Amino acid sequence: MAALAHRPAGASPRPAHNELIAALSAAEVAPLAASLEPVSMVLGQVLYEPGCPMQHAYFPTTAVASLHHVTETGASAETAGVGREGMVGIALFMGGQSTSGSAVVQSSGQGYRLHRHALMQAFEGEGPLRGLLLRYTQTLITQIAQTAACYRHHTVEQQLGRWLLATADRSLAGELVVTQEQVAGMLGVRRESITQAAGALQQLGYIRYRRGHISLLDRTGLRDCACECYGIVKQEFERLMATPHRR
Amino acid sequence: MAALAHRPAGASPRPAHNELIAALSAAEVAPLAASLEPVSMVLGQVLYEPGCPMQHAYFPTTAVASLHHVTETGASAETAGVGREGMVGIALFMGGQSTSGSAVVQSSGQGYRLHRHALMQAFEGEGPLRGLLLRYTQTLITQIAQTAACYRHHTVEQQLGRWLLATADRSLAGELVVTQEQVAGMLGVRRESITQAAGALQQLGYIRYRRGHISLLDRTGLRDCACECYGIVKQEFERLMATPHRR
DNA sequence: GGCGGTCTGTGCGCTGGGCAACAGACGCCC
DNA sequence: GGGCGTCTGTTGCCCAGCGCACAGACCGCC
Repeated sequence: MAALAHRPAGASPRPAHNELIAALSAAEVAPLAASLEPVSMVLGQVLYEPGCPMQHAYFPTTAVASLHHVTETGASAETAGVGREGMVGIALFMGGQSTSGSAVVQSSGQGYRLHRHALMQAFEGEGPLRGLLLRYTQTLITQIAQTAACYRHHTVEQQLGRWLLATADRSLAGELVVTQEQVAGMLGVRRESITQAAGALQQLGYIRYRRGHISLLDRTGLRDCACECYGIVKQEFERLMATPHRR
Repeated sequence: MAALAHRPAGASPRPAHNELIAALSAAEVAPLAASLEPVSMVLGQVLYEPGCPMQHAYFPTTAVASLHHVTETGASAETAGVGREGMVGIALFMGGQSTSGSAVVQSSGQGYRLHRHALMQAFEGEGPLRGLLLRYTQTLITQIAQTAACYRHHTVEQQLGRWLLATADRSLAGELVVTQEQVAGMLGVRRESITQAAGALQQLGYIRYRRGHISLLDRTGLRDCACECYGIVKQEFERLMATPHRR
């Protein structure tokens, strides 16, 4: 993880900084390049809403987004996170055009967006793009399903550990910029529960935080506190997206 | 729902009794027909295990299967159910060959299985099969994500209502054959919690049960007790799999 | 018809996390 | 450098659901 923090955070990202796009050969990217619009993605921005046909897919580079489901009573829960390793908008090529959940930017940053027509054209064509996107979709399914089991059986402290590790992996910076309130919204728990869990992790020396900034100090310790869900999702991601498939 | 119960439960099922297969035209089914093996699926049978490459996809007709995730401590939770409206084994065409969860038969019955080679050949070919399977996969994602939110925010009683309604939809019989212990395993809660919730629903006159048999007496009442998750998943299923797409 | 295994009902204490209200602390901005 | 808004810490109370233990009931089988 240290390696990631070494990248110049200020440099303007290129499409290659999204790993899905980076996994394509130059020949494959060429027809898409003209359609890939760089966009700023700002905290709280809604990328799509339940039931609304989406027009673009998003490929974050430095931003991080979050797939959410909201209940009738207004309670919400993250079902998956998306950073530069993935994309937002799989419903476009899965055929639904919309979903019953929503996608929100969780951490401001940059990314690219691609109009659904361009995406579909690429998806329908020959070449490795379709397989790549479908394998990515499977990683997302794994993440969502594991999150379901996690919500059922694990404590808030374990879930916080998992979420911090997963989110830090998606973030280039060594420090996460989120308030405890925001984290609580992601995990679907009260802010106070996060205060308590984060306090415990800080006591142990695994993290340090101050007013909206969380640093991971000891990832190994954190993995011990976190549930196995983090490792399972990560390992499955690596299996599915590993180099042999790439271009 | 009543209409479903009118079908002769004893009649031997044909592939058409699986709705995914039924949605294909005769011309499309023809090349598959030879590869579709009728199989008995018995309670508790494991269709695939975590990490093990699967050889067949299953298309239940009268059986019902359940996708599960098990935690390190042995606790488990259903993430989705599959009956004659769907299939087990999407990882085959999604490219992973295996998943981090498992699939278990929840209710004995009949179904068809299809070797992965035949499935892949059909999936890679032209025609509406690919779109159909991808849309089905999106319904599955919806179901899993909604289940995650449900596990986070809804009471056992609400979840039991949802599960009963969803499972009854998948079952031809008017009565579910499951013990409270099994239901508890599905929802990832204690058996006693199910006893209590089921008792409440019976008090209200919405269900009736005796030693491993549960009848739904009042679906409307049940929907009021259940959380919105049932309706959301069902509606999204109908949107994605509705006739306009079909052959 | 009796036996035994499985399934269901119930009671008790415990705890994690929900809801509410408020106090203190940090940091940014004027 | 003072002020205010946001973020974090803390306390008290309540309840859903867990773990455990055991009693009763149903059903199939011999």
